[in-house]
Amino acid sequence: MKSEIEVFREFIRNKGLRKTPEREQVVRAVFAIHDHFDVDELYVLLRRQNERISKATIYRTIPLLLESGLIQEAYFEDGHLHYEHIYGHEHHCHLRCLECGKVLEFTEKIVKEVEEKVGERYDFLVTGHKLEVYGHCGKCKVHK
Amino acid sequence: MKSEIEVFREFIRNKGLRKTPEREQVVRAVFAIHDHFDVDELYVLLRRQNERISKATIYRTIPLLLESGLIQEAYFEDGHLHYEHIYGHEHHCHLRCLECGKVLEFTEKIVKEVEEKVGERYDFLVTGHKLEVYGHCGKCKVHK
DNA sequence: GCTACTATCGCAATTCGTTCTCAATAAGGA
DNA sequence: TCCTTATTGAGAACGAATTGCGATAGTAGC
Repeated sequence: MKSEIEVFREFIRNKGLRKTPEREQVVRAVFAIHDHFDVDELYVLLRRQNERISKATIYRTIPLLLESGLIQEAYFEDGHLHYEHIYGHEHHCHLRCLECGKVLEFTEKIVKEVEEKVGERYDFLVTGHKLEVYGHCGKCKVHK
Repeated sequence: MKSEIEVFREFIRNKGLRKTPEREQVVRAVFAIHDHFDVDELYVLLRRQNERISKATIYRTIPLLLESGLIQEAYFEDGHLHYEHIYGHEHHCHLRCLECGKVLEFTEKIVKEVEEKVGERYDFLVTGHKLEVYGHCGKCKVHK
């Protein structure tokens, strides 16, 4: 299996874009975080590593990572989007606690069937889905 | 079944808040739009009806509508959140075309089962879910 | 119904995430 | 190595959402 940086380089080349150290730094940071992340977290992480990268560059790189299939939008919260890297990971859904904000991941293959059924029903070529189940986690539901 | 405005008044009363014409105008506008909407659409709609209401008031009313269960966030797009009224409507999921942006609604009861399974597995008191399936609609997939 | 208290309003200013502008830089083909 | 031009950093600009504040108006108590 190709590494994420190889996938990214191939994507960049195929699009006729340029291979730059800044873009690759972002890719590495994205795959160094094994959790959901946002632009600011990437920025802080890169700055801590003494990389001299601007936020504008990170914002400009995000769409490339999305298009290349390395990351996806996870959810919108606190006024901005949160992402997660997906390359090399099994597809999963999110389970969110509405009280403490905790987000767990789970996998459920039935959803794949829903995709197929719905795609057929509405004549869609389905490429994916995003499922978020929410409620109150074990700890939080006690206080109710 | 209570009307949405009755549900809202009850909610307002129970919270010890005040019943104001501005808030009720927003509730009426929200249920006059039978589609997804955003704050600006509400504002334009109300202005067209010669209601003198400020955007700040709409923004301040949205959390009340969310908390009372009359509306929910539908999705984040074009730099801002889109909502939909849910009171009196069967729960549904969204099917989005990644090319033309069209959003269809569909219902699928299997998802209810996923909720239950996952809730049990992770000790969550599940209250709902949000499922978005995406891909290319009939019209758009032709050109590929 | 009148009064007093204060929640809510409109407006403007502010905050904050994201995009844009533009001059300087550097990638990569000739 | 040179040349073209994509990409960068820094800060200005933009737009959504929030907040501060003086004015307004619900509503509880008399």
